[in-house]
Amino acid sequence: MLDKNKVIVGMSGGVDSTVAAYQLKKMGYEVIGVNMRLWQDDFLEEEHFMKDGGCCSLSSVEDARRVCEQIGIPFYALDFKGVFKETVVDYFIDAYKNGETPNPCIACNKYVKFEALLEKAHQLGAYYVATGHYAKISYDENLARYIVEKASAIEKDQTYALYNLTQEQLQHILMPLAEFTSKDEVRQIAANFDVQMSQKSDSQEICFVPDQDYVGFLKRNGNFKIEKGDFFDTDGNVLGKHEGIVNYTIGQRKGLGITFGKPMYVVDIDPEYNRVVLGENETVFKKELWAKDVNFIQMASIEGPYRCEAKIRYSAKPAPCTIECVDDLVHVIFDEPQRAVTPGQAVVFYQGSYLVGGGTILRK
RNA sequence: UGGGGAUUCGCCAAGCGGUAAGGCAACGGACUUUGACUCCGUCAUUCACAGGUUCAAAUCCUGUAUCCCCAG
Repeated sequence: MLDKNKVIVGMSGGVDSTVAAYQLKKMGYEVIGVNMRLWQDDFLEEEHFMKDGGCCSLSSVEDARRVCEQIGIPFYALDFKGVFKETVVDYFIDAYKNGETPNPCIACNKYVKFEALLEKAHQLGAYYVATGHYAKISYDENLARYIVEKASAIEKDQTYALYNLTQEQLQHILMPLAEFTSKDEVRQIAANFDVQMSQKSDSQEICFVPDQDYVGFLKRNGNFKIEKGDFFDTDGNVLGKHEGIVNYTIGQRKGLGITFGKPMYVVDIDPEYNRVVLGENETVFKKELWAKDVNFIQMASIEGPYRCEAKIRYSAKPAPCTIECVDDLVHVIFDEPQRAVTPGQAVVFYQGSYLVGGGTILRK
């Protein structure tokens, strides 16, 4: 029998998850803090892993332990390295191997935070798992579904990385930061009981690649050869040599190591022939895309053409579009061409502030 | 080894006697819970080299070196 008053909070040791735990405790929940051990890279200095962060931070166990003590809740450090490697790291490596650009945060949310950790919560008798994500989850009586809405702190909104969650998962998730209107407000609360923590900076890198060098990470952990190949223009002419497709993502300009007198961008990555196609800015816009592994939040599925907005990357403005399911894929046609539609990244659908669903962008 | 033309930042390129534009790249920073994009900033005391003429030369003159084209 799960206790609806009991909640497991995933705590990175950062500001957000700390305040999330604090708020829940204040609301009267029985709160247990859990720090997930996700990854260990002997190659990197420990200090790299000491930084704070949002949902993805590995941060330090010690910070998490300390604040739990201050808040007055039990704390456990649990090992999730196995599931993290299988569902996040391996996926991350495979995506690059296939010429795609992965979004590990989305995979981590789906499989680790809201699956593995949720299971653990249930084992401990807790009905809920909570995180420091910025998003609103609620139950809609009319739809008879759990729905997700953008956070009040709109500039920190993380719904983009949550489109993948199932009804079953949403039913058991609490996100106490939903109603805060800014990160500053969250920091203020943290400052009440831990000033040092409240000033930690936001994380912005891939949590298991804190030195930013994801190519180095792939070399150490990837188990495949990164082979040099040719740059092509959009007409099929060879322009020069590239350092291996994993070094590039659609829309990229910097680091091509080649100059044309005009800015040039990556337009396409062809893993089969190990090619990277370059073009001018105008060539990197696309009006439509196909996505797989589609999940809908607001409804079980959609029938026929459906008008909504879509984001093709975390920090994009939602763009008006028409979507339609075809078999198990979704076809997205934008009103205006979008820049750098990137295979492997998520396309996420919205109706105003509500999260409709999303999927993984395909190459063709 | 006859004739003609070139040689300015890693790349392209302005300048044509008055005290080195710009673009690309690179680097640094801002932004960013993925990868990117974007934005801001920094980037030739020096113009292939050596002399000379001028108050003053990358700009004119004389050699030297290298490259390209046309002739052999």
